Amino acid sequence: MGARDSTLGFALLGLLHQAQRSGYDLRKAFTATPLAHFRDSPGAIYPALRRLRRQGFIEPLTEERPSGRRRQAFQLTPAGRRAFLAWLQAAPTRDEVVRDMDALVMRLGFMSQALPASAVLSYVDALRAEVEAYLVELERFLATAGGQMPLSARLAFESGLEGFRACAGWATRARRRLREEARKEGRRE
Amino acid sequence: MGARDSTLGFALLGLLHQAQRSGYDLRKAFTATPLAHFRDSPGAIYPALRRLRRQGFIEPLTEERPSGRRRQAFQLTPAGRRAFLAWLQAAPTRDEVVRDMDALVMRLGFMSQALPASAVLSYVDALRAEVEAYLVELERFLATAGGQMPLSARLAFESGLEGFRACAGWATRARRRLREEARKEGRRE
DNA sequence: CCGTGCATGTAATTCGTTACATGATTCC
DNA sequence: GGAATCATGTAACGAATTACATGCACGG
Repeated sequence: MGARDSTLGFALLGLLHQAQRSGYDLRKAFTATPLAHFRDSPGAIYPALRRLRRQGFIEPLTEERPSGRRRQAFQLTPAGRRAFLAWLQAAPTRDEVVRDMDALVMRLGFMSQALPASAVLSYVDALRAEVEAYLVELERFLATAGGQMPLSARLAFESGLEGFRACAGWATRARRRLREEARKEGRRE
Repeated sequence: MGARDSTLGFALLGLLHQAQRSGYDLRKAFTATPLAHFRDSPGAIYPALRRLRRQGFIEPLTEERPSGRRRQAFQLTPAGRRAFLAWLQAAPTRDEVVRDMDALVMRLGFMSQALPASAVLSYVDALRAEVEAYLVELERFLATAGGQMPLSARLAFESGLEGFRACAGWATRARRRLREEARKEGRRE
């Protein structure tokens, strides 16, 4: 349990890792950032919070608010922090590269708030390796089957290819920046 | 009704538009092509086929198979063909660009099998326009909020940016090829 | 006659979406 | 006192996933 949480669940853990927040705060956070394409619907967030609470990953923060307005804030429990860290540290798999790249990118997004640059670096590296391996497979497919594909199908396929190529290029550049950052961090300690 | 079909439903319509197929055939089609990242699970496909049938978009093809093996093939009804074409011809929206690019690409993939290159061209053009508009928004966000973002968050954001940039570049190249193809088609008639 | 592949499905569970419901509070 | 916004939820529904269930047929 915990490993099979929904992406939304981990996104909530990530945000609550930064600071205690209420359901309403979390909704606003999703609306404000263009990155995570979650709906800010209460019908998703409140049930997800209840699930996390049932799993023992978050706990309500009994707040005394002298001035009226009802508000239920949550914070991570130690178990929640552990689950979040385990999720962050999991190596990206081929399967995730193929059908859940968004979640991989989101994971990266939360990473420096909890792990050192060296860990981020190895994550990006692993991601790049998986992407490049998949690229090889895609290119092989195009070489064998590309000839018979109708034009728009080939274009669609190529758009996917280009996306993964861009990802590989980005990862290479990101790696350089992270290596530098990791060096700085190393010196600081 | 029909507009709110799941992506899987349209994928099935697209495959059945090419030829009559059974559920098993459709599953194999998903396993064989790396593009569409659908699971080939029977638990998704058979219920989806039933839904399409209930909507009147497909109909079973009573096949007399002299040699034993049970097999239920389906073909599109006129209503199904209409729904498929309507889906293909819908202009890509901002919302789809943000949170359902995969479906947009899949739509393109099916396009030449049913529409002339000129229609594909205007679709790709509309897609490019939406993507570029969204890029502007993303760049503005990075310019204002990028400074305070932790490193990995900025990297994650940039990976998204690069993906959309790659898409815009791809669309520009695709457009050239489609224009040429449309000219050829125009001459042929 | 036994395993592999063909071929179709169901059940339990989980999750997200839309739409609706509710009420308090702050600002004008 | 009325509108906007804070703030939390529920209900109905659609859809996907995993895992299970079933049975035939063909090759060796």
